[in-house]
Amino acid sequence: MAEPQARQASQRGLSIGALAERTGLAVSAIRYYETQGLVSAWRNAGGQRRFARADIRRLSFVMIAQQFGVSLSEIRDLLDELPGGRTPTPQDWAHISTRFRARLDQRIETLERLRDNLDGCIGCGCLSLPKCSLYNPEDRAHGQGSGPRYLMGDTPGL
Amino acid sequence: MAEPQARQASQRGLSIGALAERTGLAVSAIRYYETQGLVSAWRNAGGQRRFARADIRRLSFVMIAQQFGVSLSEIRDLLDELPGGRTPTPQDWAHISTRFRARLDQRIETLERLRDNLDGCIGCGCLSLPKCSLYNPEDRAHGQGSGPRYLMGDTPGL
DNA sequence: GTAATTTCTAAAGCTGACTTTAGGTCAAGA
DNA sequence: TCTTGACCTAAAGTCAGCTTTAGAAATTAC
Repeated sequence: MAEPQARQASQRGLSIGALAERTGLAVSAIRYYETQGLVSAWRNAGGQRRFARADIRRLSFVMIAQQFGVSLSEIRDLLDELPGGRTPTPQDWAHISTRFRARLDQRIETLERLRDNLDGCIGCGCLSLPKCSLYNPEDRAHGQGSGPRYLMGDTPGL
Repeated sequence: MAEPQARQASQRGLSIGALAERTGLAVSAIRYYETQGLVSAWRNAGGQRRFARADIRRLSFVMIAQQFGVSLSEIRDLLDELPGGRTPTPQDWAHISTRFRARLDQRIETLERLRDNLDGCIGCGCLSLPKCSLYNPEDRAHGQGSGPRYLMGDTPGL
């Protein structure tokens, strides 16, 4: 595999390998994303997947959002706002990016608030983390059940 | 289970159930944390676990760090700085919290930088995410192999 | 035309962080 | 004392996000 020299890109669509090269994703990851509804492809005569050029950008968006800790299902929800049937315009991407930025601002704000509370705990000398404003397990102990624990980034509503 | 009224806490140590109540963690989670070396217990005559009161604070720290997306093994590394053999003092906790704050600052900084780059992409109108400074997959495509993908928070060195 | 790649599908495997299950044992209160 | 609830261990299950494997068909390169 020495320099595959521009595999049939334009009209016929991109093969999964070409898309993988362009995005830096693994082929297996792209197939997985297809099962998760993040991207879609048509098939050529031989049954192989062919992708639109616009999917490079689409998958790049997926990768960026992942860096921010957004789960694939949330990313799918974001992408669902893109128009179906036609290639997304710059305006379409601007719209989705703006919504995305809003979530991002929220997350940063949350982290800063937590950090400041942690500072308070160190500063005031109480260090009674379980009792202070940062974290009060007594409040949470009742009626919590044993549901799933959310890591930062999977927290619903964040 | 109507108000167990202060289960033998002081000298004899806390049962796993009592610790679970105080922290809001599930009993199974505490047992799991023990296998991961995040907390330890001695056994009573009947073979049941008994925990020190200080473990409430210890586990609270674990929960806080998790909210920041720190993995359990990283948390264990942090906790390993606490003195063995004696109950941690407020100073001990202050030390560890300060180290922790530094990581937190880094993460917030990283997120802000990414956000600002995203702003640039929206602002300049190019929206060519794959090409802009935010994310350049062409650079990443070569020699990447198919190693593990890091989610925000698991990134080594962050 | 033939050999070397790529791609295909389905299923199984992997990591992290736990929970659930199964089959007992221990302890506390009426 | 006896019963109910708490606790024990080991192993298997769960979810997200993928990768790996296996065996076969399509495509590309020479």
